[in-house]
Amino acid sequence: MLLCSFYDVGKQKHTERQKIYDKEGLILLAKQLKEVRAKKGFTQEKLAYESDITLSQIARIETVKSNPTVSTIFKIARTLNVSVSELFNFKLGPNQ
Amino acid sequence: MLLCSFYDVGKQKHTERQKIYDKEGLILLAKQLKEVRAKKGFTQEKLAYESDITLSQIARIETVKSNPTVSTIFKIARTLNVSVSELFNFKLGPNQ
DNA sequence: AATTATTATAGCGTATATGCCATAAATGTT
DNA sequence: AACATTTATGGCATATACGCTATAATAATT
Repeated sequence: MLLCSFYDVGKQKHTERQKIYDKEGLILLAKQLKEVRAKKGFTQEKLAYESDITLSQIARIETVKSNPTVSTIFKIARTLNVSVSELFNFKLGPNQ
Repeated sequence: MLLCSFYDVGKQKHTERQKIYDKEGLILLAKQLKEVRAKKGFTQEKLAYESDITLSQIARIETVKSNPTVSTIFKIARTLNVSVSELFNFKLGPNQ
């Protein structure tokens, strides 16, 4: 697969990076999306089609294989007819 | 500049894409971030430094030149000590 | 007005998000 | 158990996010 490297390799500038992705947040987002989608009675495919996103991408998000852009989340929120906040309705830990 | 093409060129599969970005949502996010950041007394640089994001990227987000990933938003929310929902505390129109 | 601090712009390189297509795995249904 | 539906995985191509560096443009201070 493509997304195998969740950890940073190179040295960065102003501070030491731990992770490229924010695994914690992405897991919570995946969980929340799965839940809201189910509650609204959407299959991944229906959500993908109506949001103009691919099924692969929806699956990647729900299986934490991708770090989606906010515009992807916006599309999903519109289709599910929920606020964007609703999809981010969880609490992050102070640091990852 | 890099981000000149806000409109899709190619033909897609299951439906016709209008925009690659969701300009409306990105404008609202930019506004909200600017506001929360100011209220919390952060300069772009301080926010960038403490979030381990570059100043360029913060500026791009606030000037709607970039469609950030959710993990970037997570980092920002942690630094500003606000919920992610707080940064998305606005209402999107039904469609773009 | 001159200096300083802050924000914005620019270009380049690398990593990755996402589309597309196919297939496999899992789950539900009869 | 066969079949259908749904979800997950895989690879490849293209667009773009983001880091890095430098500089320009604005805004704030003195």
